[in-house]
Amino acid sequence: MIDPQLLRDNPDVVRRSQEARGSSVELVDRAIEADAARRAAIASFERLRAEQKAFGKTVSSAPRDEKAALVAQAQELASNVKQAQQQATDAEEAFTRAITAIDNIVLDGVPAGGEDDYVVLREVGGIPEFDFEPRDHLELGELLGAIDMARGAKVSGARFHYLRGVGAQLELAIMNLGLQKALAGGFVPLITPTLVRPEIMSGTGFLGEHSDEVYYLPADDLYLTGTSEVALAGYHADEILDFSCGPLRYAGWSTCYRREAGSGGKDTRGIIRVHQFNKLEMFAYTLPEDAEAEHQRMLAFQEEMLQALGLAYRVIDTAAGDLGSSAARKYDVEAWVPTQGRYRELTSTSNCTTYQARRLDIRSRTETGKTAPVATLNGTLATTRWLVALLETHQNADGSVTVPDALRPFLGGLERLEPIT
RNA sequence: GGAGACGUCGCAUAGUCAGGUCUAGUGCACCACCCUGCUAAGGUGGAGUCCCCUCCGGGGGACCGAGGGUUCAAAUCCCUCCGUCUCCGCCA
Repeated sequence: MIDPQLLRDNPDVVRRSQEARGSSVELVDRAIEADAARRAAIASFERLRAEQKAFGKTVSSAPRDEKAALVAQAQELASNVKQAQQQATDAEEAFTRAITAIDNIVLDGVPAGGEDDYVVLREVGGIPEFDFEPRDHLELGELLGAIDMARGAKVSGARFHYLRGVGAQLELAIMNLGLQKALAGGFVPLITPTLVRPEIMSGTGFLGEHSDEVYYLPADDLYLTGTSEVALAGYHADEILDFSCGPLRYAGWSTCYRREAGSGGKDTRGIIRVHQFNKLEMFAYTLPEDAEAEHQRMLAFQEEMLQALGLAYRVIDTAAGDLGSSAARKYDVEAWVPTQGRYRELTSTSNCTTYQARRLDIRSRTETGKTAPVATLNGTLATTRWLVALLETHQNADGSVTVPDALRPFLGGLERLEPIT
């Protein structure tokens, strides 16, 4: 949710942001109207309520013979109050609907435009070249006995898979490397629930336009999360945070579930786009003024991880139209996937400024002792998808895969993954 | 799954049976000041969150786990839900 004060004082900023995203500008005016209506309704309810309270005192202290008459009078007042209260509640709800429909205010410097209008900030690492025909990650995975799509489909359907043998080990190794880096960076590890209540799901903004991406369990009214960001943001919901020891940083590990409803026939081969995968996610709560620095810090951790794994990558600054509704700016790190001849997203880090925190009612104390919404940020540190770039980049002609130095300690010193016979 | 107890403005508690000076009391912790030859004890005052209005002095409203209901009036009575605890049953 954006700052209602900003909507009132500086609606043009909100309009410009909506425009940059290609979102509805008209929503802004609708929200402003709803705000005015809400305030008027609240004022008239409170006036009547004050009157009723004063009158109630007269009734309770009145002599017995006058009481009946006073009560009759109070009855009429009560019905007016009830009506006014209903109007205030309705107006409040209408305003909340209107303002939550507005996306977060895009930060200055974010490229305008849609999905293809990103700006490449840098390309790092040499694109790998092979003197043989490289195999794709699934072929390698099958040779190594690491990935089993067929049995995944047999048991659970399309877009499900098994990681087995060195595949399973490799994923755990990547996660552990990420965790090690996160710990060094002051992140508290957190293994999170993956089933959450509706209010947490909507509070984090995942029940908006893309709600058909989300698995839902009607019998229990719970949602399966597509990222631990949901549980990490909900962790401090309704709390007033203490930043006297700096930002609060968490590294959340969880299995993630996505319906991939809109992805049609995209990435149907292998484990690039699957219904279930694992992810280590960074999450930070900071003061609003520290958010941009924290965002850069997260990006640096992500780049450090890709470098440690010897992957070629580029960093892009996502265009306004491609931002999630909560994000004010988003950087993606994309790794080179040899058999596709292009970069594919491995990580994403979003600065949600105070948008998410306002919805979830997460605040901190300012110097004057008042409360104010905090900023929240999230960023990927490792996922199952990384296996794709890792296997393809470090493959050898015989189908074996060289393990990057940084991962060896997590694989018992293993230097090479060998095809199984 | 069954039975029961409970949820009060940081923490701990009173208030709920018998609805109305509850404008929610008290203790601890906290802040300011006073007193005191110690960082102790004591005294006075302050202090929650959210929202609305404001001539920026202040004024008003909401919040007793959440949401409804009854009533002129609800922390208090009724219903639903959530959570915690105890006992029983069942089970990885």
